[in-house]
Amino acid sequence: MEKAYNPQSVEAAMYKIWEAGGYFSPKMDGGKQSFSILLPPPNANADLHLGHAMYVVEDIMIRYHRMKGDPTLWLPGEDHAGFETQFVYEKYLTKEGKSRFDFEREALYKNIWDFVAANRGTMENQLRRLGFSLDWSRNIFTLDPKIIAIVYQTFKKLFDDGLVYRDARLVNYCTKDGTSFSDLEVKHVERTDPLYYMKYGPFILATTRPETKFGDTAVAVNPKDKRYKQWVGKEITVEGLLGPFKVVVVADSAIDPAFGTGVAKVTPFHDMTDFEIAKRHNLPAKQVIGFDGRLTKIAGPYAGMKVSVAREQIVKDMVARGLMDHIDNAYTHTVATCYKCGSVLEPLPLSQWYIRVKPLATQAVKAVKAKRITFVPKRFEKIANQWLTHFHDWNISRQIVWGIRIPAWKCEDCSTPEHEHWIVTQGEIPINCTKCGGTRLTQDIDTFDTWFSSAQWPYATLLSQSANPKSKILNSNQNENLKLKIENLRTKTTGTDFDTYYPTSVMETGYDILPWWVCRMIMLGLYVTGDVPFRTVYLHGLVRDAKGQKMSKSKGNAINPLKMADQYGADALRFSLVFGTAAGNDQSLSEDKIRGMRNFANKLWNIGRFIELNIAKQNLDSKESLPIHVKTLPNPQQKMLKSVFDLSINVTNKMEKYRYSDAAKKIYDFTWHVFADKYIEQSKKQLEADDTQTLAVLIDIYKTLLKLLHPFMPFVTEALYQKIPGWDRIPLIISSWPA
RNA sequence: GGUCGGUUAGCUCAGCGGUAGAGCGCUGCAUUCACAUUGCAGAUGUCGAGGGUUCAAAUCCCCCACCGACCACCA
Repeated sequence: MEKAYNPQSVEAAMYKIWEAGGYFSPKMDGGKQSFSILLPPPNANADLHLGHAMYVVEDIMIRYHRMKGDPTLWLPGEDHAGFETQFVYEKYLTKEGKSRFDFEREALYKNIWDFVAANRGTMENQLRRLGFSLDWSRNIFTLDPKIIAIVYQTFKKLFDDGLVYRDARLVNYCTKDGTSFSDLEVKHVERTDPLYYMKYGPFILATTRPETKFGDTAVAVNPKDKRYKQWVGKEITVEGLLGPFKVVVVADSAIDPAFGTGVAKVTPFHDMTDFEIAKRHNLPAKQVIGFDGRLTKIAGPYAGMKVSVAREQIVKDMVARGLMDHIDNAYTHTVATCYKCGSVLEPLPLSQWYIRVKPLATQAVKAVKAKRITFVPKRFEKIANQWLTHFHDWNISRQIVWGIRIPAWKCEDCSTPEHEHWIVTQGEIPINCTKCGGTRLTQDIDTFDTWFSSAQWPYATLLSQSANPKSKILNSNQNENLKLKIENLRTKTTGTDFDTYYPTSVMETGYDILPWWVCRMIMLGLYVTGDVPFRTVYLHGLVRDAKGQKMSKSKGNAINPLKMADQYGADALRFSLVFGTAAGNDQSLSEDKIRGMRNFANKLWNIGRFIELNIAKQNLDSKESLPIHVKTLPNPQQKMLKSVFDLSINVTNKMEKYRYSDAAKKIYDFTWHVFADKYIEQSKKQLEADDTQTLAVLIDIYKTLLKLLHPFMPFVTEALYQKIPGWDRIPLIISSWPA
């Protein structure tokens, strides 16, 4: 053995042994409860970052259960990451001097497909590099036809059950990225902007958006506001830049009398509140801002101007015309921006598909309250409940091509502007309209929000492994009032992953995607299968730099997990991520810490080397195991064996309670400061006298420690285990857990 | 405006009802002995402030302060 542990020389070889041996695939054992985790599918197109390295927690759970002999499945997947990936691709196009509008839909889709395909393998190999014992034989892509088929079925079922509807309302639209978003993708940022007090007929009113004035169709005051009582219901004439126009005054409780002058202009198509007011009072609406972010024809001479430019010009002109009363330049408010590109989002009127969340969320809340799902740490149960009770209806339409196209067709024959007739299928192209029999059907050009398919990941992936996924989905009529009974749902089909592994045991991911992903999986999982998608939710925190700052490429403080693995070994990186960190809490990671854990791996290595040297010294067969004669063992050795046993029990308890930091610390401390520093030192005398029993005990303890440590540091422990005398050719990865 | 975290050794953090812990750093000593990616010895904290519950509180409750995160249709 080399004097110092060199991870580079063993890690790749160990992974090859595991993968070639098929140890990542579950070993069935009828008597045992299965254990399963789905890897939160990383973006197929992107490199792994430290956030992904946190999935080491999953590998720890998986390796632990595998060693315990449970049928253990860790299922890998890759995410097409719809908008995220299209965004990256468009950036690439921009560099090439092109834009997405230079391509037909099919060509663009194919280009992105190839773009992603070119990068896919990278991510897989990075997961291997970190030692993740994923069952690659089951690896699945979110755009796999089998997944798409299930996503379609779910959509159809939701539609048939009245839980999906199409509605024209204001959406959060990014005019730069050219798509709408759900409420979750909206990032509210605080800003200081001018608040314009403009003259408005008999009133003065405050607005931040004078450029939308051309779309005003009313003026609103609070019904309790005495100052304006006499105006309610009356029509007023307002002087505008395009000449005088008339609007009505309405009373609506959405208006805060204390804000500005207590009078607000109502612009139904460009403000969420105004849209609601307009609905309540049956007001007309006019679109002043187009989907390109420029003013429409309605704006007369300002048409074609970008919003920001138009605002500046309009303010100038209003001031010149004496239409502006005064301007407050220090008004602080929050603005809705695009989480991705940072542009201000425009509320714009658009027809989209929505999921009626309430009935689904109600079931989810019930399941959580009934403890059918446990949260680690506990506090996230409350947060999940808050989300589930506050979700708005979910806009799942995206105006992009990279994703699963929505299987809905509009009948051009019987649709009217007021009432569109849509035909939803499970993917097959309809021939006739279900209502009028017409044949002029056009498919919706939008794709699903990535999260709509991600939300189905647990049952979609597991059903994909079975012969006939269709049979597993509830029929709509089986599902009245969403009162689901698990017993009725599962048609037992032996040998399918769904039957064996659903519900999965643990969902482990970052707490930052609790609402986006975890909550939605619970809702759709319950809806489609009648059972929760997982029994336990374990959430980890963000990894920050040594000073607690968020890591980012631009700041230059990002630690590259692969680089760290190359430099110090994947084991050292893995151990660093769990050592001294609590579930759900953000952590700081420094290279110093990783170095410290590398030193521990080296310590472990050198204990092995010490044993090897003593085997050689005593001229023993390094293949044969050394029996221990417990009864004749001196007291200190008996005691030591007992304390190792206690350690195993202790560590097992911690593992069962998801206390990985505690477990890691216990083994670390025992191995280094009890076993190496004290016990081995004390044994040296007997070893000098070639006492074989002493050596046998040493080896026995060492073996146990390697086992306990294996889930955390799989590479070095496996390499060492295979060097120990008496190695029975069963690799450590599938050897039995010591307690 | 709402919700949730955090505040413990120089730094980064565990612990969360029973005499203050780890990693890194620091100080001194050792060293051809498995390991300098080492060993031995050591220093360092009224566990953010105040109040309460308890035989006992860093740990539970209340209140305050300061950081941080997330949410939210104040035009």
